[in-house]
Amino acid sequence: MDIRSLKHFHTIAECGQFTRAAIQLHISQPALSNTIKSLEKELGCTLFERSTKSLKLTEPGEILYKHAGNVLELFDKIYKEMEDARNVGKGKINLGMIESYRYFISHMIGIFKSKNPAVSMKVRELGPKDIVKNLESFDIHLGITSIANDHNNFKYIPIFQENYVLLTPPDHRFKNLNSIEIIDLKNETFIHSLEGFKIRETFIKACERVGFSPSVEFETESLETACSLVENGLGISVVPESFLALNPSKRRNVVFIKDFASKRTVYLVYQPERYLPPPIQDFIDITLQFSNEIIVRK
Amino acid sequence: MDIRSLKHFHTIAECGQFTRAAIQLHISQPALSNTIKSLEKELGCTLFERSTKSLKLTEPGEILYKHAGNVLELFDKIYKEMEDARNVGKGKINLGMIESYRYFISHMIGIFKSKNPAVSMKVRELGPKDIVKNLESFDIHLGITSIANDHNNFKYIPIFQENYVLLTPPDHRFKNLNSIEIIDLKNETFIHSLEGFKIRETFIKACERVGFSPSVEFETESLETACSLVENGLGISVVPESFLALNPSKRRNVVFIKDFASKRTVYLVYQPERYLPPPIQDFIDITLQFSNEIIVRK
DNA sequence: CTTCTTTATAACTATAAGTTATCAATTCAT
DNA sequence: ATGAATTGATAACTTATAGTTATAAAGAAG
Repeated sequence: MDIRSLKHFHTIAECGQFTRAAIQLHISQPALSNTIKSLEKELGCTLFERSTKSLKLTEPGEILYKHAGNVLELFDKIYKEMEDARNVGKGKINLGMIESYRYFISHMIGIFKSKNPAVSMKVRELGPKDIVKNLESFDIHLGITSIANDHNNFKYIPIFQENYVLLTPPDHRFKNLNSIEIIDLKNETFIHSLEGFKIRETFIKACERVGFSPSVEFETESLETACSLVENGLGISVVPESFLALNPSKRRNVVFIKDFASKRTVYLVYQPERYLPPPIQDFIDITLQFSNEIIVRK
Repeated sequence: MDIRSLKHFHTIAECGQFTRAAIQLHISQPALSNTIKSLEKELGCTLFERSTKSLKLTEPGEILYKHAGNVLELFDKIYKEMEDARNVGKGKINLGMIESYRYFISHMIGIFKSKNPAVSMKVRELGPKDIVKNLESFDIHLGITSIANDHNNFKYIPIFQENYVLLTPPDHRFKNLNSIEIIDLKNETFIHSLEGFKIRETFIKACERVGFSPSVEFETESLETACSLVENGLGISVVPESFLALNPSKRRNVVFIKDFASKRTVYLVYQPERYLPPPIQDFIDITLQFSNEIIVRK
């Protein structure tokens, strides 16, 4: 039993067919027959119940399939770590962040690059769930997110905290106000972004506490879209304060909500079990050191 | 990179030498040189800093070594699970138990065997720590222990609870008493078994609470040895009640300790992630069903 | 009953994993 | 210092195996 056999076996199980699996693996079909035959001989049990018109896993096959998946994933991770190990000093940092920190991160990269010119960075914009998924599969080294999850054993480093503010169109009835209370928002139409599902929950609860359910008319993928919907008078939205500083525009009003104290914490997150080459530790340090300063700049 | 390479690499790292590793792997030394050479070529980095008189892992080598160990362990587990899968209905159950349940378990096996005559059982006597270790490495399917640990994700099923009693030599000053209090044990000499380290701790604390530290003169491996030391007048000991029923002897007295309420819980323990063939589930059921009855028989 | 699809078998080839023999470099003892 | 001993690398060769193509066998579908 080696990885090659497991890969073959796994592919057949996924394809439900020898022929198709052979094509996918870029080998001939008899080669696959052989692999499985010898695997079955080695393990002393049949793995597939096969006929010319149907193929399904036996009980032992089912067990091996589960393990094979784990092994293949593990090997994937090993290759990724070894790539990092090979490229010490000149490698690539993969970073995933929630979209609203696009501007924040470009500053970080500037500072980082001047210190580590040989290291390149690949920054991807991902939703909070994808950040978790990509960290788990070793596809990104670092994430920037506002949702800390205890269920995995990631390490979350809080970078900064910020308030939420209310964003309204230029001609909105709040235009001359600096601050309002939650109850004033009754009968308003809301726009929320999927990304900000954390604020969404807490905000709805806060509304319910003062006696109404906010009507959410629009759901957008990104904060930017939410913002542009607001600017076009389609509703109002609650957004993190830093987002405004990083996306200047005059076509909107910003109002503080006095009795909504909820804050958003932004974290740098990574997998501590994974080998992280020195530049990444560097990046973590820089992030910690400059994060506040940058946000304050608004 | 296949398991063969990883196995070779791992063995060299453990031996600190190509030559010795080659002997251990039953292959020639040049074969090993080749494996490592091609592995290094594949990964694009050197794994060992080698000279004729010293060998040590490089940084990437160190990372790969850690992973290789995990992979090899994982493969070991897969082989063990596949063996179980192959032998459904006629396989072997490996069980580890703390020694004091020897008699208890022999009854369980009798009942189990009459229902599953084709399944053989291998029962090993292990300390509580070894039970954990062997469960982790898939070397035993089931354990019987009195120490439940939250740190791993094993499943512990409480089988029964029992009191601890005081065991004294036949001619001891307590011989005409049915029960005593902890304070009466001041100035006595104690014998403890290593296995029962749970009772040991709680008992010493109970003594300290009433104002003295018990003097422990003997430490034994097994409860049986502790018992025979007691019978020979070398001290007194605190043992689980069931142990007496299962080891009849007239050369000792049994005394209850009125103000020592600590009970011992005995658990059946297993790894829920592991594939457990039907006979093992059967064994679990039987254990649950008959455990109390058997202990009551004393 | 023929045709199509799918897996298994047979015969062969190329690759790579192992072998032995030998070399080169370094340590160690005298 | 120098020869013996130890250790890893290299070369040439062998063997095992993972792949190939061609084809057979079995079952489903028209």
